[in-house]
Amino acid sequence: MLNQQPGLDRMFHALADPARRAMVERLSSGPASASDLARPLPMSLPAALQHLQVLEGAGLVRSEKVGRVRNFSIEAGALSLAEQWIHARRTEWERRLDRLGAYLETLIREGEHDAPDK
Amino acid sequence: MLNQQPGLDRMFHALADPARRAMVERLSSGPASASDLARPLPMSLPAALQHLQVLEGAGLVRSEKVGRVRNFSIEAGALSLAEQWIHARRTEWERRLDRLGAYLETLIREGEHDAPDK
DNA sequence: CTGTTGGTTAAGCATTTGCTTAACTATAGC
DNA sequence: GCTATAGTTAAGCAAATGCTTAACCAACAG
Repeated sequence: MLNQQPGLDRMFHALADPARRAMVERLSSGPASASDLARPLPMSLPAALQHLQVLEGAGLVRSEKVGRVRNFSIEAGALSLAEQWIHARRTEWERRLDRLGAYLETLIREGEHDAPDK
Repeated sequence: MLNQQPGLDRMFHALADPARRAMVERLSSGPASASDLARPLPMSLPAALQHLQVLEGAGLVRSEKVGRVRNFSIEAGALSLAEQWIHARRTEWERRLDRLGAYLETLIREGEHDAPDK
């Protein structure tokens, strides 16, 4: 089995790093150049560029070079895959807990009028 | 800056591996023992245990030992952190795109009755 | 008590990450 | 054309990952 989804792999891996998340947060409020994104981070520019490559490889971010500066922007809707996966898990286990709750309730009801005393 | 959140780090990192996601998927539909979880995976039991440790370290999963078997179950609501982060990003950039759209629209409207011809 | 099952611990190893520095290319401004 | 700026490429390195096998411990079953 093992739901093979390289998309989710790369997506979650990309989001697992605080520097990369910071970049995504920054880009959520508008496009920015490579050095704009690198400046606030405590690392060299090549390092920041590597992070951006990871984000782009995960499809979270798009980049376009204009003149000598490379501008990055959010790939709108890219996170929906991750969002869907998480949401699926949540609903799945919530429904399970609901069923469990209902079951326990029937046990209690039955106990109310047909209980063997402890 | 760099929104330091080890919780998100570990959470996303835990979800970045297909074997670990498979385990979470399996646990979403009910508790299971260590070997139950390891069996479908193409790896040794110690390897699977290491994955489970990662999941537990990320707070996604809880385990309790009864007799000689260790039972794992989903930590309900653990994913909400990740869900919140993703949702925040989505709404942020959607609002931005809305504003951008509105701005472009005003440009068009202005153009309609006050256009310098091309 | 003895064997089998379920799990744990430890050591070792190949690969991947996340950074660095240094050298280089390409554009923009004067 | 010179020079400063923005980015790219490459080499190198320490640490973290993801596995393996082997040895071990604990509990239940006969």
